[in-house]
Amino acid sequence: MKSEAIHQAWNGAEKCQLCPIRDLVLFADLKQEDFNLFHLPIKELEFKAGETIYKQNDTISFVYTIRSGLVKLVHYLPNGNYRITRLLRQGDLAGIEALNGASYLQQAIAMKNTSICRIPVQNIDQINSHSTHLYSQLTARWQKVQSDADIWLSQLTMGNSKHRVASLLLYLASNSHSEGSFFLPCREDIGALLAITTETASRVIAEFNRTGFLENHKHSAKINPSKLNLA
Amino acid sequence: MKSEAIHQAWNGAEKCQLCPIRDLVLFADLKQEDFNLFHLPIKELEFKAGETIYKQNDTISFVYTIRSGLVKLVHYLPNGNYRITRLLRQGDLAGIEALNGASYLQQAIAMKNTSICRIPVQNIDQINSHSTHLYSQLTARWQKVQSDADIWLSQLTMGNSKHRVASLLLYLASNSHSEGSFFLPCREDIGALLAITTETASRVIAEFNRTGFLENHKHSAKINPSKLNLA
DNA sequence: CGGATCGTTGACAGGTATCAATGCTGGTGG
DNA sequence: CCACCAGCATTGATACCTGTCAACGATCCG
Repeated sequence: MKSEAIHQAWNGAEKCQLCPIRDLVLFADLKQEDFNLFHLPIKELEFKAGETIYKQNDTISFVYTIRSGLVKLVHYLPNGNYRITRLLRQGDLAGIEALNGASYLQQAIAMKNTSICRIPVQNIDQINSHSTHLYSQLTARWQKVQSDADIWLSQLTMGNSKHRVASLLLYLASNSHSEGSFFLPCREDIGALLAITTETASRVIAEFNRTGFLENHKHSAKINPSKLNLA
Repeated sequence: MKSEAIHQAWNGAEKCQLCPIRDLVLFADLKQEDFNLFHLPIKELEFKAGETIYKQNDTISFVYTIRSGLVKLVHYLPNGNYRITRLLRQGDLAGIEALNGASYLQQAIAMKNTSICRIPVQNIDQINSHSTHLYSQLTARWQKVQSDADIWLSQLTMGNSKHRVASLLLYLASNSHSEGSFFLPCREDIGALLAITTETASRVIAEFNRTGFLENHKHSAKINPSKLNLA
């Protein structure tokens, strides 16, 4: 839990403008003079699988851009139960609720090795009080939150367990960059994503492996959509 | 479906500033000069129970503020299934995804008689290109979308049907203005909200009525939280 | 070599979907 | 005014699915 290595830190312009994924991230539309408004340093951090980026109800000071990797947002209930309410990938923004001063709604945990940029909220506020250049990017991200939530509710929480797991696998595969291969979460996480038990998740995954719909070694997986049979 | 009576139309300042629920709505922070930027008329519309405010994938031109009543956002899937993904009440904003030019993600349907203000997106854009006065209100509403989605996923889609229905009733009651009495949706809507069948919803509601946790006449309901027994 | 963690599988009880029938209510037209 | 109909709520019977409890194998690591 302590290895969140700091790669580097900077104040904006000199690094962000050269960012290889800049067109994917929050600062895509910023001008030179906007970067000069940054007073607090932006830090690039590395998290290993299982490490926590921030906790639910933590005091808020940062917004996080995912540079690479995979992050789960976990919502804990007072009774000890929990759900994974969202997955974040490259270009996604974590802790966006920091922008109106509320505390974090979920705990953010890296599911595999993950690289992020930690951006002080004050830098964002600084820009927003001077220009509207962040407006469309922020709006786009808020909308993605809504659209993801919509997909989640309408596809990942209804139907039987085979439907749900199949939907999740298709979702994971649809966003994979690398040759159709994607990261397969552990059975407990699949359960927390789909509101089913670990055992049921395991049974369905095992069956998908037998029918050939899914092939996986450890957490690296591929699917053959034509072999999907939900009968 | 044709009775969406138009109460009145205006261009901003003269009416919005006198709005009795102004502190609840999007324009809470606007100044006199902001209202003067409105070029297109804002209209106050009335919808009866069951009438559609907008449809999924409609071309987008408006954002809607709920003045009173109750609205469900329905997400239809290609296979004909559907889910209710959110409920909107007084002060909530419908069609907020219009703000970045996407099409509506869901269909909005009034669940009971509902009064709304229809605001052209261009008016919002006009303000946003000149000032940051809308920023915090918009952010607050986007965050409410996220926070609602979170509650939905973590409480309304897990556990057995009694848990889910009880959670929904507590949610509905928690936001009622009038003496603990609230609007009880029809069984089919309860099912679409909780991802259970109409029959199961009916069975649970009937049982809650027998145990005294719930009392309802038609769609007007009250609950006695102390009589909740999930055994 | 243990020990811990994770995935798999089995048995069984309980919960839910499904199909079906019946009552209830409000509205319509004769 | 009443008969009828359509839509909604309720209830029953049954098959299927999933949660629960439990055992066991595989893998990794100290």
